[in-house]
Amino acid sequence: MSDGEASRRPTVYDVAEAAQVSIASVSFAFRRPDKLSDGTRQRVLDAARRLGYAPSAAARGLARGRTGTLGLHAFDLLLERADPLSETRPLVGLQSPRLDTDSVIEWGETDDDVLADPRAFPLYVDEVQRGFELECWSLGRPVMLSSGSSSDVSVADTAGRVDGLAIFPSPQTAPTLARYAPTIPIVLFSVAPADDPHHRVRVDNARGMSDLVDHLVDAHGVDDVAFVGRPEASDTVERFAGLVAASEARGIRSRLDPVDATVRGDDELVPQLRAMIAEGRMPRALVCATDQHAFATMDALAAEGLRVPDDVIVTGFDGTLAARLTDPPLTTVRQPMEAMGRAAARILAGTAGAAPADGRPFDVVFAPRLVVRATCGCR
Amino acid sequence: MSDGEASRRPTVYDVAEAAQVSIASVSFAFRRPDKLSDGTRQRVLDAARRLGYAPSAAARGLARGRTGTLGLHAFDLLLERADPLSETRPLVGLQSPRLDTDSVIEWGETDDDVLADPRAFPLYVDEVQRGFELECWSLGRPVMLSSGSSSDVSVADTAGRVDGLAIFPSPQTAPTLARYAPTIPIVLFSVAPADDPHHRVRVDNARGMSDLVDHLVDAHGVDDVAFVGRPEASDTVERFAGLVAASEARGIRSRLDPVDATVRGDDELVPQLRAMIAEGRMPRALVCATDQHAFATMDALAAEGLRVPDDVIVTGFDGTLAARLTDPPLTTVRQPMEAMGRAAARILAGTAGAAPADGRPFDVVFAPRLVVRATCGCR
DNA sequence: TTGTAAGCGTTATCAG
DNA sequence: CTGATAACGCTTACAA
Repeated sequence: MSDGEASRRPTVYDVAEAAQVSIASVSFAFRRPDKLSDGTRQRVLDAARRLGYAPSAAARGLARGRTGTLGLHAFDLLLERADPLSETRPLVGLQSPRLDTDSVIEWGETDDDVLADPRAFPLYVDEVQRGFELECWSLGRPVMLSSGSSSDVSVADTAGRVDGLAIFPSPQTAPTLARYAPTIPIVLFSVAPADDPHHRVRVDNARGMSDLVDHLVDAHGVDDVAFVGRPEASDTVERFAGLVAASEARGIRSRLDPVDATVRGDDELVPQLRAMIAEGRMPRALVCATDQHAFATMDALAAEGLRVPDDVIVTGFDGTLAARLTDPPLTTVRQPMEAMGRAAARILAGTAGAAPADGRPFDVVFAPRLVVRATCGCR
Repeated sequence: MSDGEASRRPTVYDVAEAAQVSIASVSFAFRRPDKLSDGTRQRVLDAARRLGYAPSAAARGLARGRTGTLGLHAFDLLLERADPLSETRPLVGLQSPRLDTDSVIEWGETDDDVLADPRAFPLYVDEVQRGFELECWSLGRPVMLSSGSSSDVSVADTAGRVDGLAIFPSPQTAPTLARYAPTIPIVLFSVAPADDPHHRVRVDNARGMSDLVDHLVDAHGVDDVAFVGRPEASDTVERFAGLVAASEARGIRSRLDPVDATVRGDDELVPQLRAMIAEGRMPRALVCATDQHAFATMDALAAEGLRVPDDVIVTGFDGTLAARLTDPPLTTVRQPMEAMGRAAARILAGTAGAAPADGRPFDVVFAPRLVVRATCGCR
């Protein structure tokens, strides 16, 4: 416990010396207890405990060639969340109260009031991440979380730390990833199939849109819809296409030009909606690409004095927790996020069963589910 | 890309050979770009890119003596959450839909309906964890997440993988931890101060209880309270003591025997409450140890036909998201969870400023905040 | 500016 | 059953 002495992490050598055995025996005591006599094993274990020995994962990883951990990497997305206010309201160091003091840190120094916004957490990715974590833990594997911008350095870093990597991709992700394909197994969330070696876990967006349109038409007599969101990520593209296809199938009108509401910079949303109102182009229903888009849309509509659902119907996609908390509560299409996260973990851990035909990657598709609340006009 | 060939992860040696340089140059190309001529560096980087080279974190960790990652470990708690239904309703393999098929996985196979319960996620720990993650990412450090039972093997394992470890302790954690103290810095969440070398991040429970009691007395004329929860974790102990002290200070009656509702097995709660009703011992307010306890209490009260807040006032502690979703919404005391997670990360990363006097560990205490909703009788 | 070589702490293969 | 000893892939003096 004295200062200069104990600071170095004890190694097999230290334990071996303390227990009067070879380093091999120390290793065996932990990894192959059966190959050691009871006495020796006990001696080693005691010494280890006494010294506070924790095997170095780095060394083990090196020797074994595998780290034992599974990784989850998120591009952009999470980083943006890390600073949800950067554009809206710059934080003047609020998020970093001084810690090197003896006094209690007052509430006002913590930002909690702004940061605890349910629209910011938990998001779609958070619920998927949770499923991933839970599955990993039940498999006894630690999880490595990382996040980074589109620059690939952080993925490479993470790729070097794990035995398999699940990824929430950004639209530009593909090229970066191709590189690590042969190296470790990779699971992509919510990316349309393509001719690459990555596994996929995704949701049937077309079906979700179809179910949604059916409800709008059958229950509310909707005959005119518009899509809110920019079709750039493959998820969003599929949803837009799905809406158009479903509208066509039901013989209702749908706009071919989506209302382009980027979630982050939704400042353009109000002008766009205002123009639609002025020009009499406002449809009966605004079908949003994600719940986040729906929140922004509802805010914008409120700013224009339009009531939901009386004047305009609004729907979301994802089924996040925050969708239950809007006023009125949001009708949306929910993805089975925890199950998706678990699926990714099982694929990477090799507990997902036999891979599909002839070594092709997994492409696991989940059915989404329509969650009817109040913004469509129900109740 | 051919199968047998590319499966091994490329190493410095492979890159060195491909780029016609020494392994040292490969390393320098990434770590000390300035020490290399532009030409060589470019050649190395190209080769690395071509081969899909990702430096092995294990090897780097070994060579450098630090892994660069920060860890977060949860005892019990999270494992229990991993299987929230194990006692209530055994899952017959539902949580593991077959993945090795070509067909879409239907909703009914995913468990989502039960697993998406906001009372199960996000919990207190999840919000703290998120703060930890966000801070780590903004510091450019990956996060290692692990979970385990009280058996110490998993902590030891995690301790060997990280440069610093934050821990949600279980009541029996202390002895296990003492061992790793000299090895890596450790932050304990929500643990009362003691004479050990660990850092602490916690909330001022006494103040939270005091604020709560003040409100109950001043706004609702409450003169009689009881505590629901088992005072075993130091957090709960402090809250119970805080309630008793605050009641005394305000001159109101408080029971010295807490209603013992374990969150997991809350089956005893109904009988206990029933007995209190029968014997006329039901107080005006039930002050619960955590939000989770409050949920269980509200359920139990409803089962007995008692109305909240008219017949009994109920309050929680933590301020989780789920507390906004009860009917009526729960009055509770919120902890600044994200800020707490961030604080832990900064302490471990060494960006928390100078440690307190003479090398003693950090003991960061946050002020909680009373969140008044409807279960206390407001509105 | 580039190359050589010595660790880093395990695991695993052989001998004894 | 136990002990030497050679990898494992990288970083980093130190040489060239």
